[in-house]
Amino acid sequence: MAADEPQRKSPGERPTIHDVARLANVSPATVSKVLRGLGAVKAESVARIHAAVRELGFRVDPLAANLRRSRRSIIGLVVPDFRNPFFGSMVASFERLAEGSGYRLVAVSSAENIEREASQIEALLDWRVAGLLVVPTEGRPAAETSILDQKVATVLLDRVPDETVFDKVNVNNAEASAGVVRELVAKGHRHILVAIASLERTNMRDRLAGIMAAASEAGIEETVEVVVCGPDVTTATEAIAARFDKGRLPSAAFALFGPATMAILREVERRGLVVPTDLSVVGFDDVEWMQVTHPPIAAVIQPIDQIAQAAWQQMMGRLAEPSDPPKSLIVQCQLDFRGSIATLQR
Amino acid sequence: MAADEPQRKSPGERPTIHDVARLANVSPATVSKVLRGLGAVKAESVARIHAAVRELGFRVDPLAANLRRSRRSIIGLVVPDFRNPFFGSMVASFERLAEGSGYRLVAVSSAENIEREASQIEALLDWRVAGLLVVPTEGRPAAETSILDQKVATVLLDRVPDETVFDKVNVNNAEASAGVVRELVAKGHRHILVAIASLERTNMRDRLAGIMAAASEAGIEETVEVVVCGPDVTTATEAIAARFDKGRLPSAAFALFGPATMAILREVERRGLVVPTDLSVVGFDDVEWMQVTHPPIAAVIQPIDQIAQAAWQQMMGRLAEPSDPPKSLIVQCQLDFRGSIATLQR
DNA sequence: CTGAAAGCGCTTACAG
DNA sequence: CTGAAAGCGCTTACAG
Repeated sequence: MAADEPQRKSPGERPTIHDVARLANVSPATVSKVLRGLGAVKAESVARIHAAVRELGFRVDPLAANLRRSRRSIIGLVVPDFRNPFFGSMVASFERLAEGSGYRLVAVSSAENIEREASQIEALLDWRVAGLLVVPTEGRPAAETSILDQKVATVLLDRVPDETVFDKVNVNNAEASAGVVRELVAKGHRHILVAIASLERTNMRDRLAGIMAAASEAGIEETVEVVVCGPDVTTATEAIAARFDKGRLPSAAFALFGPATMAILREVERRGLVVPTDLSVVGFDDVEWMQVTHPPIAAVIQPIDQIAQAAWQQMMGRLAEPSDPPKSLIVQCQLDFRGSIATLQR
Repeated sequence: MAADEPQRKSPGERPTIHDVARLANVSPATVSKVLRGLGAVKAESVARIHAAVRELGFRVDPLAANLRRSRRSIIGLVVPDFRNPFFGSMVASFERLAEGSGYRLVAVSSAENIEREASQIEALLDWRVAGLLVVPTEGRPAAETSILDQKVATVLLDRVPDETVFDKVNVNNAEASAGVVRELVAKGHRHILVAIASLERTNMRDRLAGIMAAASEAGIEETVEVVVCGPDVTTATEAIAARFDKGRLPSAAFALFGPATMAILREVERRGLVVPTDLSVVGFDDVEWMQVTHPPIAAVIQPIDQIAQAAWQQMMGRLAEPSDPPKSLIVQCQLDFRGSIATLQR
């Protein structure tokens, strides 16, 4: 055989576009054109190229391809914690949305840590991501200046700061929370424990505002008691235990974030109390296990798929029209009042 | 100012190594050398380069850097489902391990679908990942030939096929499951419902083998009843409901994977039964919520952090010594017999 | 319809 | 100690 006879690469090496070109007897430029389906190319050449691609098992290297283009086809996603199934579901939703969109999702977590959030975002920017989907741990997204400098399309979700230049997706936090309080009041509850993560999180503030509004309607704003729980189950359990130790509990507890729901139930269990006889419980953020407990835990259901879809749509819009004014989308929650709410005797 | 005066890039464009070189009055090659901390470079140059890097806010583009190197610094991770907190925790563990290792983790999910697993792995290979961490949905990992052809370092975990040329990390499935059965027997249970995902999964088979071994010791192998549940909560709920409908339940149920634990509890709740009075429940895979239910659910605890650490260690070893024989690591589970197991009267 | 050349942002021999 | 040149795998004008 001639030394320049085209042949399969030795295993361990992938064929490049040059290998395909050589085998099909055209230039790499032509192969590239055919692969991206643009430009007019003679039918025979197209056929030869496809044959060569098949024979060599060629697949383009998307990272190398992106290098020459100005922008890369990666969308970065930053969530606070993979272990929380709420965010796990969010990642899954976005992954599905990315599929077939031409973009690839790269998901990272901030571990509820603002410095880590910053370094994760910077790392994603180093990759020249086309866009960034961010659930900020607290307040405005870390590395905001870098994002702005590099004009990277960005959509904020879940914990969205009041004032931001970015696109955002929220749920109707205040309204949904108010709905929970109205239900509790209707069932005779007048003393409500509210477990929040931190007042720095805007979604917590919004939820609390809704609670206070409904409480004030019912004239019980004096007996709404707020416990600040910190970011995770550990901190929340401490805070909740400390409150339980102080004696005389309210008749109902409303956990404004997933880990607090766990913390409350854990303390209830540890002290031999019973839901809802001793304490009614409602959680903001519905996850699967809340339906398999006895009784099932009443919840504000955030439709994660819809939230992700809204954010993805914002992202695609932003990528297409970088200079449009920032948009804000609000997704409606559902309330599911399961067996964990007692009806009190008057 | 002279036209060739170095100056900050306009926002929206990141400085390149050439910008740094120009500002520091050296060549890009020298900048590269300094950045990677190798080769002898005059102290003055080093200082000027560092100053330029700082002034321009330069950060290397890791993807471009990798292009010239033979291998890229990305480790791909494939899990079956992000929504399952067991895998969510696994992703979190690996992310932490990757940090500061020089490798970047890219996590994707197969959605319990073998074709999707294959396409996800192929996509990761397109990225020229340095290594692959895979929880195969079933049997051998999809795209095995491609992985082998491209000689990509690969570690299998959790659902590891019996025969594989890859490194693997397992837990002591049989032993741990046997331990559960012994405990149930000791507490007077002689009729046990075992909920498995699928006999195609080797970890299920191993767990079942351990169960049958312990059952046979106790002479109750006739009254171990196996229900095949499929991959997720939906399929599992159907299967479990069908079994419950058939009447007369065993005194205990052992769920061999997370979604089955949920399915069992959901059916128990739906039918107004009580754990452990009507049914004792044990789950393989411990996740956070299982400690906050009433009663808490007894579980085989897979130490996810240790599993991830073992797999990461295998990966680093494999990357360093590509031709070493495949290694197998086994991690020990803990058993936590919580309140969901009743002691039966004789 | 096609290909040679330059370029994306780096790194890697190599020559000096 | 330093830089010019070539190269990683692709794409993008541009000329023919």
